Amino acid sequence: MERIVGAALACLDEVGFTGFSLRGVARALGVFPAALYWHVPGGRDGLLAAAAGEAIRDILPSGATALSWQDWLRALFHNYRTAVRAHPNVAPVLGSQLLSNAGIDLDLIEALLATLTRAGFGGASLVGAYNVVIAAMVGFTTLEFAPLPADSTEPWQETLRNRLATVDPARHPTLAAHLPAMTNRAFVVRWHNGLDAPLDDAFATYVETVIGGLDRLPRWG
Amino acid sequence: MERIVGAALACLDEVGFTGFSLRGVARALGVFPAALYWHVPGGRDGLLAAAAGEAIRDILPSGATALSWQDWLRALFHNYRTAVRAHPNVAPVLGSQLLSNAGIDLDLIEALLATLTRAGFGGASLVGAYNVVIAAMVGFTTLEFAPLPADSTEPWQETLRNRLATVDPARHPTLAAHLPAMTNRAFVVRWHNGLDAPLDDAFATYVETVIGGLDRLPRWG
DNA sequence: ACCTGAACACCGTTCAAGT
DNA sequence: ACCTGAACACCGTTCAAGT
Repeated sequence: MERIVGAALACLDEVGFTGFSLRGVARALGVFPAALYWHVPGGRDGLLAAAAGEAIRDILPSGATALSWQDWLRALFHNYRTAVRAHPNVAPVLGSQLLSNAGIDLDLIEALLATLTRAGFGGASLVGAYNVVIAAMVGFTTLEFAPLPADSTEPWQETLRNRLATVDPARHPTLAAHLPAMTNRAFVVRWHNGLDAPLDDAFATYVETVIGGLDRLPRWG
Repeated sequence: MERIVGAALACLDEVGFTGFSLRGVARALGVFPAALYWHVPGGRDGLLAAAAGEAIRDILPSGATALSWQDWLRALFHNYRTAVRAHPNVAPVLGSQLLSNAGIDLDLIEALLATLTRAGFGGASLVGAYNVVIAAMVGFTTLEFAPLPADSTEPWQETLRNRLATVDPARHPTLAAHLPAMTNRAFVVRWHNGLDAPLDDAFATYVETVIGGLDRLPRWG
């Protein structure tokens, strides 16, 4: 059963989210597709969730109370992104399948809540801060590693390229001015994903924004 | 061709992201599957991206310069979430398909960049702030409306329920204390998605966190 | 230009049957 | 308990052929 999840993660790495199939995993294990149903609850969705959970175990920052709450959050964000980058095709699973929730570690939740309590949050403000951190942690990376359509080197890339090359400086002056700095370095105006064009600087800014914003938030409870 | 995108969005609303099929759209239009390839570039992925783009047109806040940059961003976040909630199944498409980028309006990008410039950002700091806003805007809602496995009323709900009911207060004291307030009101510890259990308060906190964090960010350029 | 009709190589899931 | 083997109702995409 652990072997199945490992094979599923390997398949996901190889063929991507769209290409992933329960039959493919069975093939990789040299077994009949129906055999997997005996071990894995939830069929295809369950298997994907398990593989995604496997990819992000061990993202809990170590040396808990030695760090300020800000540094602890920085470590958490960093660990999450590093884990996803090692298996980028889990990004769509973690971001857009509610079931993948079931795979997240209770120890991680406890540590996050404890850290936010240490930061002064309590009661409803603690729940609010918790949701902010989870959404922020998962959100950026999901977008950054969003998969391209299966067959790359596709005409849509050329279409986007042309649309950006012919931006009208009269109608879109700010965009036109910053497009050279943004192309494939910013969301929307890119045709590479985080594997070929990592958004390291943007991620760093994002993390500081969220932590700074949390610091400013009213606390009560 | 506009009729095709409309039918695709209607199909998506009805059968969900997993259930969505090009053949289903063709069926709804009373046409053979292959006929769609004549009108829609990019096959299934292209059609999904077009449907998602259709769902989020008109999220541009009106009365641009009458609003402070903070209020403009509040309006943008709010409009985006409202648009997605009207067609919740586009959430996974917008969040985890790079191609859906191609559908986003250049006018929106221009307005966002102009607003951030108004806030004092320039050069690399402008690109950073831009990426923060896009990731934050898309991220939360993608998670909030992440779809459940096709067949609901499933055993995984019971599994999660039990795992949370048997949380050990010795090992997870903070979680145990706040679980009643968090269940189905916070990420990870929920088995409903944003349709049945909207995270309104969490979203409001999230928006204020991001705006407050941006306000604190160094500006240059 | 636009659609049909058929074909190809796949899917997830169920279920009786084997061992 | 665990897996096979076959079956069912689907997929996306391609391509010649029609009009």
